[in-house]
Amino acid sequence: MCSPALEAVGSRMEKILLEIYDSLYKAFGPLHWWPGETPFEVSIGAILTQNTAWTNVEKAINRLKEHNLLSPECIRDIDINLLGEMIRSSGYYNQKAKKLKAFVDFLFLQYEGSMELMKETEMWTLRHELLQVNGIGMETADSIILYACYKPIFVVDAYTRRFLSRHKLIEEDAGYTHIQKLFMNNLPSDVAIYNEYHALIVQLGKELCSKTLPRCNICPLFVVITPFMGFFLAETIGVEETETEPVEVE
DNA sequence: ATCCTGTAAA
DNA sequence: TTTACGGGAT
Repeated sequence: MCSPALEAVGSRMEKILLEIYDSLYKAFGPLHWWPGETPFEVSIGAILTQNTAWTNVEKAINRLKEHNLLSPECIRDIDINLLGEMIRSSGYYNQKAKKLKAFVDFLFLQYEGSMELMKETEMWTLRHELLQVNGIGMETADSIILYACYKPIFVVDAYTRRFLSRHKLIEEDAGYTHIQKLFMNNLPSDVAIYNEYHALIVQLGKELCSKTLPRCNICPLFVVITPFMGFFLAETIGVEETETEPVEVE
């Protein structure tokens, strides 16, 4: 941001993003995501939860725990088909067994199987490395960096794109990196805030800003983004957008 | 654009 | 009986 105009846009966006955060926090927070779990367990969870409900991931993780398999060494050494059986409940179990193997192989190759050692790597360098691992895309890499390594990177997901798009803060087809920059360029670089913000967005997406039948009537963001309310109402409630007539809500 | 796949809510 | 899920690879 160098011109005064862009700077003004940036500061306004900062205000909006903080306002959204406050509203979501008052409604849902604090969510304390991944509390009391080891960085390794968080990483495994980040892979297993790909396009899968978290409740199904918990079962898989508990199963690994019960069998004392939740360590880099055990995941590395276990038969891949048996591993698949252990994590069956998380879906895509054959692919995910392969992905878990790929992750621990990387962990041993680069960091002697130590998450602590991995954590010492600079954030963007680590991200670049993780993206080379088969089965780890941008969202999973960022989840590991934020929730397992406690580094200030913002996690973007389908919920994030959906609610921002509905509020006309991004284009519907905005890319991952664009959305990530929107947050990271307009918010303080703070692990605790990025942690809670993403968790709050997920909660919003699941409970209210759902794919079909979003419950806008009870949404904490209903009154937040005033300049965009016209678009917001038009798209989510199905009212025709007009130039002159203000939209009426009961 | 399709495939990978179990689970639970709608 | 569908729908959606804390995606990624091909």
